[in-house]
Amino acid sequence: MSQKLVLIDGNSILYRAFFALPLLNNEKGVYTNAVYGFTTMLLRILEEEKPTHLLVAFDAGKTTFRHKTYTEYKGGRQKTPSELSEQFPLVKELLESFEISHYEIDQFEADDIIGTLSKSAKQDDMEVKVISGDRDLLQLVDKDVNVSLTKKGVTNIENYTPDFLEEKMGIRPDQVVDMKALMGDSSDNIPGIPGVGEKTAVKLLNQFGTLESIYENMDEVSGKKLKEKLENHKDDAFMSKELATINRDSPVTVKLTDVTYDGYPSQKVLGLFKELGFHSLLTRIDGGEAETEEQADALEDIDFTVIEDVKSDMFTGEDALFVEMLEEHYYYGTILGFGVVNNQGHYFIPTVAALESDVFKNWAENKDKKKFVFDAKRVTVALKRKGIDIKGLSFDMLLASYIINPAENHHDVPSISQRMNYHNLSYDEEVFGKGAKQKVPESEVLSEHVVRKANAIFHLKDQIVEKLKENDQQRLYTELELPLATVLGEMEYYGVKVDTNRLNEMGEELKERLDTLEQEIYELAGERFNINSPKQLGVILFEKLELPVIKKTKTGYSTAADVLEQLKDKHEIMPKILLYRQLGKLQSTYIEGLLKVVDEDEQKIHTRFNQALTQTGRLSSTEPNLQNIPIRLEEGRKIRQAFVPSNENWVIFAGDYSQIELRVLAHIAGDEKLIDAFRNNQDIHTKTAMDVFNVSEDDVTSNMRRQAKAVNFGIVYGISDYGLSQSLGITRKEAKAFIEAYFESFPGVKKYMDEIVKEAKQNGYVQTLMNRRRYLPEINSRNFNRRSFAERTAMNTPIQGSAADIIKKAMIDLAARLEEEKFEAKLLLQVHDELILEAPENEVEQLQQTVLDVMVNTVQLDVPLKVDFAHGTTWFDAK
DNA sequence: TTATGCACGC
DNA sequence: GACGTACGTGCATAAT
Repeated sequence: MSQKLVLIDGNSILYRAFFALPLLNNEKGVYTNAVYGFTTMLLRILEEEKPTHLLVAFDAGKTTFRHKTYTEYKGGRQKTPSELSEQFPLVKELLESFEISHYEIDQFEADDIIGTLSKSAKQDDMEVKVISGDRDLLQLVDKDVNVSLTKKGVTNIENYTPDFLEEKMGIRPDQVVDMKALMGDSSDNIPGIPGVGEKTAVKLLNQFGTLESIYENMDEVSGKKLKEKLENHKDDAFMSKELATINRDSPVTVKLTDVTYDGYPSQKVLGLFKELGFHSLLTRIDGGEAETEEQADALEDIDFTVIEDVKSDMFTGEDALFVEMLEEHYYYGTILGFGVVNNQGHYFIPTVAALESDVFKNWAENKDKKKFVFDAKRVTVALKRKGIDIKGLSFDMLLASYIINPAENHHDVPSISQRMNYHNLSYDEEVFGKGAKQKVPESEVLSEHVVRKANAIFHLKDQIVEKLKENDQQRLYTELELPLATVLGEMEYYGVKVDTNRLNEMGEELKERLDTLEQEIYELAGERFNINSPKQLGVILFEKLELPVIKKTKTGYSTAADVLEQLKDKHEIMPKILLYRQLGKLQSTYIEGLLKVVDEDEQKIHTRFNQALTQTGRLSSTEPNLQNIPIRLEEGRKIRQAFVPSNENWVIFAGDYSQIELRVLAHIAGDEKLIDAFRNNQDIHTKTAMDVFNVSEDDVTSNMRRQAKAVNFGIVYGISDYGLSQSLGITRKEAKAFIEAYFESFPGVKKYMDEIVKEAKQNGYVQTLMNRRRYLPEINSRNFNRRSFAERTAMNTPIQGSAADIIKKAMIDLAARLEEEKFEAKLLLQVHDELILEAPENEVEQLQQTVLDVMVNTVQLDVPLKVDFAHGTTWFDAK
């Protein structure tokens, strides 16, 4: 029987896997992406190659015998990221559970081990397969030794036979080292001959065969320049050849008989996979499938009581409560039931039994009875709808989970529990199904699931609070997010009054104008088409009308506004299309979109603020999004005329922070010039222009101010030089110069930016004023884009996030003051740096005092906070 | 149902 | 010099 030896280049594959896969970590927070990639590759090799002998070779240490030849060997290499180096012990553990040999020798590289063993295997008439990501190994290729290189990712591999290699590279396997001697290799810091690339090297080798032969026949080398280069770097070339040559006689002590392989112990491997969190790989192991299914079903039994008549002694005052709802929209949604768990028992209370019970209501409304819930705001609003004003919400699993890591995008009870290594419940998807198949299960299944969720909250609460303490985020949680949930809940429940007549009126007008435009566009295009389809529009503009193509998307021509803007003068149709787009957006999103969500009875809109979503700590708003109602263009701004007070003689009142992000920046960066500018109440964009362009205040042109404003915008939102160049319509180089001039003008800001990136690289996260965290796993990425993105995020998040913290605190303070001082005024909306309220006309003056006091004094920074006010009979008029 | 392009706000 | 560029939500289209 033929024997087959598979040799795996462990370092190479792990590196490949690490950079190819996103930086996953398992529930214990250990990074496993490289090990995961390695494992998928390994499983595939085992299935496809069925080796009789198997060994994984690793590099030993920092120095190798090659460093004696050339101390700079592999110089200039980035240090291995800690997220990767911590995975080496894991992969060795993995190999041990698979009972696969691994091996390394001091002073030698994995290549040399592989070279040596493949040589002895050949002598024993074995077939050899080498797996690596390193092209150097190709020198080993011959009729008995095939080398498979990873192409993209780790499981996608390409097998090199001598023929394939020749076809692909234009040289024979034994010329691979000569090739490298000529070309060099920047990743190993092998010099080669400067100016000789792949093309020249192949040409020379085809002509002369080997490096030696080139130098023996120098007369025949064509080209004076090339000859010169070869002569000047002869020593380098021969040294490079020596460095690139794999040592096939390394002092390998392991014998082929030591590396025989006849499979792995399934149970052991399965155990490790579970430990590592490789759930998707379980089915690829023999016996894995049955095991996991069994496991999935094997939730521990849970005894619970279905309550028909709520009694007060079932509550202890420290109860976990889970409210299950059918729809996501909890203002209109149906309550499916309540799960209650405390240290006395587990209960399911059917909706009717709870809502008709005074005992339940009394318990809910008693602030001294502590409730541990998931999504306090949802619970608040849903129960308010049923006439219950729940109090004493002392723990919210959703908010806590969001604070611990906002990057996690599954903040539901089962997912959070899984992450905390608590598995005694199913995923909602398993119970309710998904998509069109979604439905409420039979009542026993439902009630058990609801109780299990309450149970998970009850059991994990202390652990989660502990984690918050560990990260010094307890105040952020108890003093900011938790009380804010109540404030936001009241805002959502109260809603915003909408004048639907006004919306309909505007809709009529828009419809007429759109119809006219549509006809005109068809006329000019010479045919009817769907103007709303970027694909069809692209064909008309760039093929039929032959307008110049300025930008392409991955699917075709770009028809984005900035492109159309550039074509505005090229064809009569362009301004019409731009206007059609603008009006079409108003019609579909704002007129029709808003009308769809107005409550018929109240004529109010109840948006929902998502308090656990954004990576920076800002809120978001959905169904509808009331944080992006048009304001920039007059036409769109009129939509705001439809947002009106809910009582007669009331007004819409708005207070917005002026330049809050730049003020926060001045504070955290401690930049003296920026701080002075704000203390002196200077126009910050003019001030920036003065410093960046080095002119006096009187010489700042409106164009300079506009550019300075864009730079400030860039600083606040963390855009790149490319982003700035786009927004100003200048080259990237010019944009870069602007940014540099800015940093020169505000050295404190520059210093902050450098330090925060350094801090992020060290800690792996950045923080806001109130200790909100954002983890940046890609801050040390080798990929330029990913790294740059993480760096900009590091600079930007503390600014945006701190501003978010501040306005959140202001909202809590304001809600308290409005109540204390018995205002009738109500908070309606928050739009990142502004608060929208409605109030009786006669409260306006007093209200302005109070809102000013709260917003300006809610935190003390090294610069003053400034707030602007406006009010009017509609939101439009509050300007 | 899902992905893509586009546009609105801060 | 690569590469694709803040954070969100929602609409329409087109492919699945």
